[in-house]
Amino acid sequence: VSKPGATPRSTLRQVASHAGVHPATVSRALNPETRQLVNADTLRRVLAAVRDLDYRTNEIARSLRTHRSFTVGVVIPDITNPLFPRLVRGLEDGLDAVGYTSLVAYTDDLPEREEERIRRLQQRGVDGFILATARHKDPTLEALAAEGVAVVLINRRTASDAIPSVTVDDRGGTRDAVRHLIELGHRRIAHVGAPSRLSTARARLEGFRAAMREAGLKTDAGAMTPANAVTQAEGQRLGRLALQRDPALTAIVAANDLMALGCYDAIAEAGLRCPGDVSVIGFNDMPFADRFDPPLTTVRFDHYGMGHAAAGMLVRRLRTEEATPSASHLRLETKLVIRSSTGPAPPRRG
Amino acid sequence: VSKPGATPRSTLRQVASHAGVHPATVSRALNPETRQLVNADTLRRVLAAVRDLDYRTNEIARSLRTHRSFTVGVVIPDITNPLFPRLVRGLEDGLDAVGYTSLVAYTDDLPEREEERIRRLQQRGVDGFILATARHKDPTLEALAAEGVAVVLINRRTASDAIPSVTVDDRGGTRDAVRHLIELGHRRIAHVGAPSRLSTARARLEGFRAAMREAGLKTDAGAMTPANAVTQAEGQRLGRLALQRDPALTAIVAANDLMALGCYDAIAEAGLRCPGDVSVIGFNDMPFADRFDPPLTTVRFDHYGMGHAAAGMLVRRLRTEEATPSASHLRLETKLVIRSSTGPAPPRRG
DNA sequence: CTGAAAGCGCTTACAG
DNA sequence: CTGAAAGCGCTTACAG
Repeated sequence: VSKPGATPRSTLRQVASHAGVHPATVSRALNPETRQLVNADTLRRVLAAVRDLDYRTNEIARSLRTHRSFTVGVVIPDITNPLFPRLVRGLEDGLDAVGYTSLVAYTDDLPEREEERIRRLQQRGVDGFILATARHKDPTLEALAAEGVAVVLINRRTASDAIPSVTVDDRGGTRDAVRHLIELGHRRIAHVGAPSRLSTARARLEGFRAAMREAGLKTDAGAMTPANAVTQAEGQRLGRLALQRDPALTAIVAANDLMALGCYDAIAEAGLRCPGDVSVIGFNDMPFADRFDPPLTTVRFDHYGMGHAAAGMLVRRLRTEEATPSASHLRLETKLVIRSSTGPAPPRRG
Repeated sequence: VSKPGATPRSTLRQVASHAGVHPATVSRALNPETRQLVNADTLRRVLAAVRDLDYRTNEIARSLRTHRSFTVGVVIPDITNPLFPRLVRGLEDGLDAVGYTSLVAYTDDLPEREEERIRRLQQRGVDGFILATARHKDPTLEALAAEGVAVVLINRRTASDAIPSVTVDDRGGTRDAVRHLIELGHRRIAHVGAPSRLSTARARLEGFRAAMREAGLKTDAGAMTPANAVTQAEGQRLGRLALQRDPALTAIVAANDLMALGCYDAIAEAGLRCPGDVSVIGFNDMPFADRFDPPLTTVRFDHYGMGHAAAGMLVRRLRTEEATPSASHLRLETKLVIRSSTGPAPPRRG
């Protein structure tokens, strides 16, 4: 912030001469950890000078000197995905409360973009990373963590459990969804899944299978073609496919809310109604899911809390001096929120 | 990124000795602007050394030296407000394309928080600001800009036109909304407005008044109590008030989509239906407004484009060496998107 | 075309 | 308790 016209900020050196002390003394006076080393009267003089000159530490200079920037890189697929605003807010509130600032980057789930973003954030000197872009097999992230860089994974995790993470009980949440459908009398249930490179997709599929198996129901493998992306369009495509494969289908469990919305479209397209003919359940409870037509039954978890927890985990890691503390994994609870996209299985179709 | 266990990054000095040249030469070789000063063979050697050592510039050090961080501060009320994800994405894509990184901060529309955030971003050495938090009277921002700091305002602007801005044609958009209602036969129309400290609220109210006046309609001042916040809850409170004041009301123009949603609730609460009894129009065309029940008629503008344009404007400002270039103001077009929350005025109520 | 020097604004052992 | 010195990793006039 010192362009041609900008008023130059005052420096520590200026504060020192204004207060009649050495710059080192000003530095000590201003750092809470060393403040008690300085004489009360000197401290007073320094503080007065700081006030007079409206001095504020140049964090760039401090970072260069201390090798700590109090900055963390946050890497997410896309802030436009309705899952992320709350999550990012939780993250930043958590970081902010302890003096960290976040630099956020978007990857659109493109691995090359991700690498490039991580590299750039490293050049900017971030102290660590929070990543929401993990793939099931992810050598890049494993390497990053192995290098000793502080990393915590969020929402998605890698196959190995070497990197700390905050995730959701994807398996349990989806199992609850299927059970609810079964209680409503549904027997022909399809899963509209996310790309299998994502841990969330795998766990949700597992939960689906487990619940079906436990009810003695067959899951048609063909009715579970995985998506190429977690989008509404893919949800529509897969929903359409599922409806074609099994015209007697009465319910769909989608891997997330966006895909559930796509299923709404596929159902309408087929001349059917939700929940009259086909029930739909999503995952995430994205903002305004209660305002959809029909209001969406979905698996809720605390997006904000997830971000907040990840921030806490990273900060703790940043503070411990251990080279490689053992990775902790936090798994958040889910809660099935029953709204109006699910209903009893229609007698003639079920 | 150099914690206890982290592999230390190589430095320019190391690259230099590896290549057998002076550090200054490496610096010149790596900077596109000075690269042509270095001998082709030397350049090759430097590049090889960079590759061998996996060298990457330490941006912190560079920033300290050059007084440019290629970083910009983005200050918004709350990323959780559905208007912002796309806007921020446009902003960051625009900035990113020209090598800038953004640091984003949230203020929750709290002035003290805003000042504190701006200060912190300044300490982090941002080259300029993009601010979505302007108030109609905003001495803080005026002062910031007057100091010579590069600032561009987005979505909202201040009373003076001293600070460059990218906004929407709030007035015209709202006028179009009212006209549409009038064409549908509505005569008793209320405005559910946002807080008057916001330029958007003022311009939208103006547009409302202008369209009513031009149709020879009276606007009941009492039916336009301004809100304390731009939230769904405030929309509901004000919608309820409007309905109580004029039980014969047949339409509401809300200052934004969130408030329109609140009006849906107020209407339902009163035992009325939308659009059967009361039509509602929002502003913004937030994501999923088309999936609401009923799908919301609203005034659309290009959120992403707004962010992108603001990024371009700031970067241009950062590149010109003028101390105070004249402030440009870009005003984006709006488009009324007619969906199902508006219908003909009901005969008995109209 | 390249090197040597100075310095951006801080912090932190090291003396005293 | 305070000062003087060195240095974090770069860039950029200034010489040559």
